[in-house]
Amino acid sequence: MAGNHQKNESSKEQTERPKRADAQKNLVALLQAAKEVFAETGVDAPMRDIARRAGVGVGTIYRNFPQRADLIAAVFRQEVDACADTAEEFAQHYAPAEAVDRWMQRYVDFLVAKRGLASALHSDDAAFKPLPAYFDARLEPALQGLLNAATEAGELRGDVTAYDLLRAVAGLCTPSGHGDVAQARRLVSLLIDGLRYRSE
Amino acid sequence: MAGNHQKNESSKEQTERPKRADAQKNLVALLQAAKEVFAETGVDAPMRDIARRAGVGVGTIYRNFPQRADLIAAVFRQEVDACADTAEEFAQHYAPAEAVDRWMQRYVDFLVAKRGLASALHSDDAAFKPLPAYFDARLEPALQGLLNAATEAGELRGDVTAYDLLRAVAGLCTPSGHGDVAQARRLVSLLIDGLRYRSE
DNA sequence: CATATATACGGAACCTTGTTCCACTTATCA
DNA sequence: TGATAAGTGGAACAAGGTTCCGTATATATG
Repeated sequence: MAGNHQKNESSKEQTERPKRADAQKNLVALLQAAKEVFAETGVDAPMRDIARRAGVGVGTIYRNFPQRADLIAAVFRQEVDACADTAEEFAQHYAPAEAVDRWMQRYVDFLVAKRGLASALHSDDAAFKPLPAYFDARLEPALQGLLNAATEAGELRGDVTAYDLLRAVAGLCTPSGHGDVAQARRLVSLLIDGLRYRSE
Repeated sequence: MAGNHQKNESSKEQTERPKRADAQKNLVALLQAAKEVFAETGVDAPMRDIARRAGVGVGTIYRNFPQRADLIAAVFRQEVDACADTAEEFAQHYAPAEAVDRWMQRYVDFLVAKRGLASALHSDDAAFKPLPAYFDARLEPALQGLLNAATEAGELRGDVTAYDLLRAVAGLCTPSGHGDVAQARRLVSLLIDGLRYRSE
């Protein structure tokens, strides 16, 4: 009778196996705390610090994320999601071209914040392998939607793909490395501006 | 025989007292042990393991290398030296073109072995900053000497520089990443073979 | 509501590793 | 052959990772 079904789902649905409400709340608090601590202290921050900030015990971390890399990967995914979701929000609140502009700046913020994780991501830990694919799968459609809207509204040229833009901006942000966000912002602004139709 | 470039620090030989013989011996044993342990366990291996293998106490490590990065850098330099010194040896034992061929294979071995250190090298630790320059300064002249000899002997084309070759082969080895040495070797062989004058 | 039980929790305890420190040893010199 | 300063080993301490289990509680059931 002790059928211990380890039906662990970490992707999107909790329909199969109702998770205890408090456990779910702790998981959310944990990811939020980890995100903050990683941003402040780096991904090597002590587990205890993360646990304390989330108001849980270290055991709770290890139950949800057996390896540190699992926690890092989860935080990364969460931030990718947050960035992608912003696209929809901007689409509803701004004119198409401005939505693109704002989203690209948001994307720059993401890239700069992610730089701390970059070296960790380049390790060969198995938990990190699917992350680049996830990155593309979430961000590319998000931006492509904004681009399509702006193109159909006649506000932007239509001859550049979301994929190319993502790569280009990532390239602009990564190598400068000096943490100079302002510099990156300026370059990206130039780039986006170049996409606009000139009203002349 | 490999030239011992670390015998005396040439820059401070008149100001500093000569180093105690046993200290020098310990330093050599330490570097050898670190090289072995890094190769077996990775650069994160416990200091105690390295100390035990070298037959010294951990204190001796910290006296010579205050930071772990210092020890890693020293091992790296030692391996660069070993690779560079091989050039002279091959030049004395083989025909010019074959010396080039053999050295390039030796260089492939070095690159593959170094892959474990690659992620560490890409950290922003100050101890690693001068390493790329050292890499070029040692390896480029070594290969250039072999190339010049082969060119003057009429065995190789003379229109490729040592620098270009080093970069090209490093590029061949790094991205494949699958640890497939045989694949890398085959590519490099093709490359070197292309440099030969066809006896036709 | 009361009770049963699987689930989840916290954090003390334990283990591994980094780093410091100093009493002791020894190479070198006069 | 001392005298002495350089060098040594490893115990001791610090800090973080990971495990384990008694306790607490959300949820299902009567």
